[in-house]
Amino acid sequence: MAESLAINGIDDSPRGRLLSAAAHLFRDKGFDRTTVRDIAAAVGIQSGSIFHHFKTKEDILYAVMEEVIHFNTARLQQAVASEATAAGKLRALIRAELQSIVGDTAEAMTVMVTEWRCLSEDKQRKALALRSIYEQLWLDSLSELHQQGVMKTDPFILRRLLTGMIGWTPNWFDREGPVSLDDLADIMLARVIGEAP
Amino acid sequence: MAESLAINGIDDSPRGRLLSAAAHLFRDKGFDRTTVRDIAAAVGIQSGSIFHHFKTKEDILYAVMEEVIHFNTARLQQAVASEATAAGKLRALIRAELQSIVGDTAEAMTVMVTEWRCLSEDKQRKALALRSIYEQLWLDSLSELHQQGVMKTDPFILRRLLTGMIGWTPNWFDREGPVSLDDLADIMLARVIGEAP
DNA sequence: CTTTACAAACCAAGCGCTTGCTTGGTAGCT
DNA sequence: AGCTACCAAGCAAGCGCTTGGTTTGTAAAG
Repeated sequence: MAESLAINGIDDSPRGRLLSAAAHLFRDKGFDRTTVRDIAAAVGIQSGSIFHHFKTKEDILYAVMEEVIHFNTARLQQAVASEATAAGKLRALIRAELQSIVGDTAEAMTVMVTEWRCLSEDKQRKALALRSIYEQLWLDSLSELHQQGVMKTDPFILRRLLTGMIGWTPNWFDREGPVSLDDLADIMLARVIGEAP
Repeated sequence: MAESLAINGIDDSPRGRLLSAAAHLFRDKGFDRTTVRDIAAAVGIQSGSIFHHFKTKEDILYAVMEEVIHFNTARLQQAVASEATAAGKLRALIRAELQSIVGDTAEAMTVMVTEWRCLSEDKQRKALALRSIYEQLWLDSLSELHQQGVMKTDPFILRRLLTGMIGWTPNWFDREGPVSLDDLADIMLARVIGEAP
């Protein structure tokens, strides 16, 4: 039944449907508690048939992460490119990452954060390399603001604080609630550039 | 084998040694990937002997969390009681929680954050009830600051942001690095009361 | 000082079940 | 003919946990 697709860039091929179902289940129950039989049942095939599309169960997890990294790196690059000022860029970054993590790619993003250690060290390194572009976009923006004297705190530390704030959001934020995603982005932005505490 | 005790309040009884070893392993490999045979081997007994001390493997996880909640609730109460002003109390709270999560009870605290969903719903409710006192201390402090007009943002939201910031710290903070824990606490405090961004 | 009693702590062995994954074969589309 | 997508069946390994019995520490009774 797979509700709406967990990752935007994914089509409705057998592989795509498997990835969506897997992302959904991984977020709900965690990687270890999700069996290949669960995933197979979610798309209506036999458990053994999964291994026609993926070599191992871990490969499915990696594929989910790979897709979401690519998709969201593109989104982040677009966000940065669409703004002129450093503060504008940072706000766009925060909005984009919030959108990723509580919006359209929420399931896959959450999986990447919470199931990271279920990857073998080898695949962790590969995924980390993919993420480096993503992180550089943040550091560039924050460094620019730092050089402009907007804030004194080390950009590296600020990125970590933002990662924590944003990454925790799925655990409490209610999209139907009184605070919009853009409101929340502004609240977080103020934690960095210090307007209206 | 069991290096320094993961939880301060724990003695060196068989039960205490099991809890320390379990906390260590749960943080390293996660609850699901840690077998009862792993835990048993870490304290030098047979796997079956564990069930003389705990009814189920899940009970071990719950016991770890229960201990760390009790210990740190006491620490938080002490932190609040030792300060007079609202801002001082908040700083003491941040310091105390940072200390919990990267300091003496780091392993058990990390386990509580990352392995929460491995608890049955029943035990989740029980643990949540234990945590309510803990959370109320935060909300009291933040609400007082809010009423004093120190910041405009909703105290509830601010607590969530702080939870995220603090909870993510173990993933990057280096105790041997140039920034001390108290430095970091001040940086985080400034995100709330808005001094020197 | 020895004996008896008893509970806490532990061992050796293994049961029943679930797991990721394999195998050999089939249906359907191009 | 050949490829993709799948099924039916099951294997080997690992899992949490049980069982029945043995050791160890302690302390009162003789």
